Amino acid sequence: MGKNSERTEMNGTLSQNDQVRVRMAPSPTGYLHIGGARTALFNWLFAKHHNGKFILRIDDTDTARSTHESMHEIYDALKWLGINWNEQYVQSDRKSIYEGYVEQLLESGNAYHCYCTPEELEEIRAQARVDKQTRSYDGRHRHLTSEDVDRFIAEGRKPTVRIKMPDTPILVEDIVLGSRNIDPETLEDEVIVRSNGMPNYNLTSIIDDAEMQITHVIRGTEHLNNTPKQIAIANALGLEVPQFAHIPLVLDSGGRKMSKRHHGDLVAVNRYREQGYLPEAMLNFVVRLGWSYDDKQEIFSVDELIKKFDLDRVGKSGSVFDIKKLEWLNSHYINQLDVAVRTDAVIPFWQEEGLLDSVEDRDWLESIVEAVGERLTTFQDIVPQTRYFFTDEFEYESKAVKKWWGGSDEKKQKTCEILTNLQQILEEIPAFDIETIESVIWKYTDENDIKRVAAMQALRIALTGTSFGPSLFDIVVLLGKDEVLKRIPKAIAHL
RNA sequence: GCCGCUAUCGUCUAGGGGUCAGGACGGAUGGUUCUCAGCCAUCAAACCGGGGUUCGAAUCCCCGUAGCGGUACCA
Repeated sequence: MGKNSERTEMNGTLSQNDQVRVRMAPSPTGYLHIGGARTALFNWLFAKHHNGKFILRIDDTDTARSTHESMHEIYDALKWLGINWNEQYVQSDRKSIYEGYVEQLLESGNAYHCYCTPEELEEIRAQARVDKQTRSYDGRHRHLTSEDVDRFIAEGRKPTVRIKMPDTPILVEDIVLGSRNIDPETLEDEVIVRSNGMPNYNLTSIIDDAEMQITHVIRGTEHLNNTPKQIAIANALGLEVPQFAHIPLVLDSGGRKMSKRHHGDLVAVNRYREQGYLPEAMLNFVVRLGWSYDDKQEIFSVDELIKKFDLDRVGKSGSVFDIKKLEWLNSHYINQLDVAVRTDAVIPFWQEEGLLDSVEDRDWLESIVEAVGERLTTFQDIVPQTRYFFTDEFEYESKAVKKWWGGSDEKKQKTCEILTNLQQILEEIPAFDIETIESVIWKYTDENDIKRVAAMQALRIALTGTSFGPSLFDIVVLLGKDEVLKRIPKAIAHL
């Protein structure tokens, strides 16, 4: 009802026995980025929701920029996210298929060879701009005489193939954006085959969509302008046109499209994996960029998403990538994990940092993770949070020192006294467990009229170098008596 | 320049002729506490502008404005 009636109607044209087939068609020119992950997710969820198929198609017609390596990076990233595919194609394997269609287009007169050089084209573009024209290429090689052709060939020019754009309006129906007629005057004869013989995106994409019986093309709005061109090609070929759904862009905090080019690592899905983000968090975060369910739910499991996701609740405007929200979701999902799983996840980060080489003392490690509790935003956070458990080679944070150890000589004196007393108390303690330590320390502070926080923070800095972290009693026990009795004098000496 | 798309708190969004315009992230304040985080409570914060239509407009219609996307022998 209301706002989305148009869409649901169009969605309703899908008949019961038509199986949904969607695809994600990345070009392997780098890692999978956030926008790509969202496109993949929307497609995948749509397929799952409608019990259809999700197809991965590698659009590598740009041979100069495509790499095998990045193809595998994309596979890895999708697998990590848990987005699996039913079928897989690589366009470079399908060149002969496209050639057949090009032949057909040429024969039917819907396409023609264009011998313009890049320099000429450049000129045409510049001129069109000063003339305030919509189109730049004017179809000048639509009707070449054989003498013209011979001359160009003699000059050594290699032709491209261009599609003849129709002179009637093209109806573009979009499930998200609605329908509109595109004025043919705004369309120009696109290059569909390069002069090196490689077919172009607009050609291969729509051919494969038809060949693979794609029912819905769900992709970013940066492709909106390509849609009428692709429809024109499909029409010329008599191919069936899929339904389109253009989803809004993922933007940076300045409101610009997120891209590898401008944002580098920040948009790489793999980077988030490396930093200790959970795929569940990533999925949950990314799905809410442009899609919402109602006014109350923020946390969605994958199963819920499959159940609830549909195109009718996809918005039309771009969404800003807000890392704070991702962090919130990530800590939420980390906290759902039990200690053993969290420990497994965190061990590689300790190892990578050189803090840990063997995991013999598994119980101790789990106790550390337990003590850290809900303080992890990412698994990587384990390192700054727990470094001091593994080494006494840490700095005493200057800010903490200033605040809790003493900006003045007098305060230093006091801190020194407290630490000396604590050292003695802990040395003589009957049992080294949380309860005993707590009671002994509280007894000391209360009887000597020392603020608990002052004594605790002094000790905390002595043992960890920082003023924040897990319960100090946990830390003391986990460090062990020997280590604690070694670190206090060291701190006193530093004072 | 040209073509196109979009417009609700800082951000993600709900709502879509009558609502105190709701929620979440982030922010602020207070409480709990040995610190931090967490948790609890409280608070600030939005309908791009101008005209219509209407008893009534964030919502419908015009007109602006702004932002973004595309403008390749990239995808």
